[in-house]
Amino acid sequence: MNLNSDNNPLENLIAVIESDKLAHLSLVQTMQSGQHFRSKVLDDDSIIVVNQYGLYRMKEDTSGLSIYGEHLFDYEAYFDMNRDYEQIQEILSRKDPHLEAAIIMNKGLRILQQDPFEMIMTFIISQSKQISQIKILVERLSHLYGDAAGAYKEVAYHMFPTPEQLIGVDEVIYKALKMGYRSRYLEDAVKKIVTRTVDLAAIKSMSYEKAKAELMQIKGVGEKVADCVLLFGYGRFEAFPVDVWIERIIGELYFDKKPSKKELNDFVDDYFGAYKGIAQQYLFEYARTLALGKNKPKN
DNA sequence: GCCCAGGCACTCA
DNA sequence: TGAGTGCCTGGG
Repeated sequence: MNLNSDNNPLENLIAVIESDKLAHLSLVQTMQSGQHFRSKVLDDDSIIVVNQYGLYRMKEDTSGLSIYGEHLFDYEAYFDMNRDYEQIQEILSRKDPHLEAAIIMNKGLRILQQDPFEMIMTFIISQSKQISQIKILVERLSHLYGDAAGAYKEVAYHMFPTPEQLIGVDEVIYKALKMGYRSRYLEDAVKKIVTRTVDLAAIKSMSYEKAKAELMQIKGVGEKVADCVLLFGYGRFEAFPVDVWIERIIGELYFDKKPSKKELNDFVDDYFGAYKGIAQQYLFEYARTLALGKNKPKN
């Protein structure tokens, strides 16, 4: 492996997204939201990203967003650039001042289109974990079982492993890797996906309800994880992942009391409509920034 | 030492 | 349908 930065592919400019296209695309806002765990900010503010296509270095400045790497990849698909975020933001902003403020603060936040298998494993791992810990565990799994993706500044990076690469990994091994009680879930996920008990390709053409039920056949995949997979792995904006934070925020902003599960779901369907998924991300980041929902409701 | 973290499975009413 | 509890592990 060539660690000489002069010849390093991550010094090789492969694409520039012009600044006039960046009104609704911020690399930092997108990469640092909780949909993505495989990027690293360097001292010069460029960001190393490992995604389903390979290893890249990206940097945003006044001239635009520059992408460095060995091969060009479909960054338009990855950054969801064919969706009209401006229109979505306009529609959602009109709903209420909270949502409007949330959007102003996160104007460049987009939903990345990532690999479904990676999303399944990552969000199983994420249960009761903080982002920093999720990153460490995902990194560990990739280093041990994924293909080498390259190196930069003497740090090696690896692709997220494929289901086939994880076939022999059982619960005992996952436990040794500190995956805790999620270990049997991870083993079950790989088994069901390799045997097509859960068909990841077929999910693309299923209805939202059917796709969700398909994913929830995997042990350890409940409503929240399934919705994250559908949103970040399949671009399904009907998915609205409800975690403890979102539950508290929605309760705080739109209800006087803690809503029941049904009340919350009915409200979300009705209020955010077809853009539930992205609305969830705006609200989540908004609440995280303002530390809303920090106090647990007393019911 | 204790509590909690961006859930889920399981049990019980 | 909802409330309660255990589960691995690491950090504050």
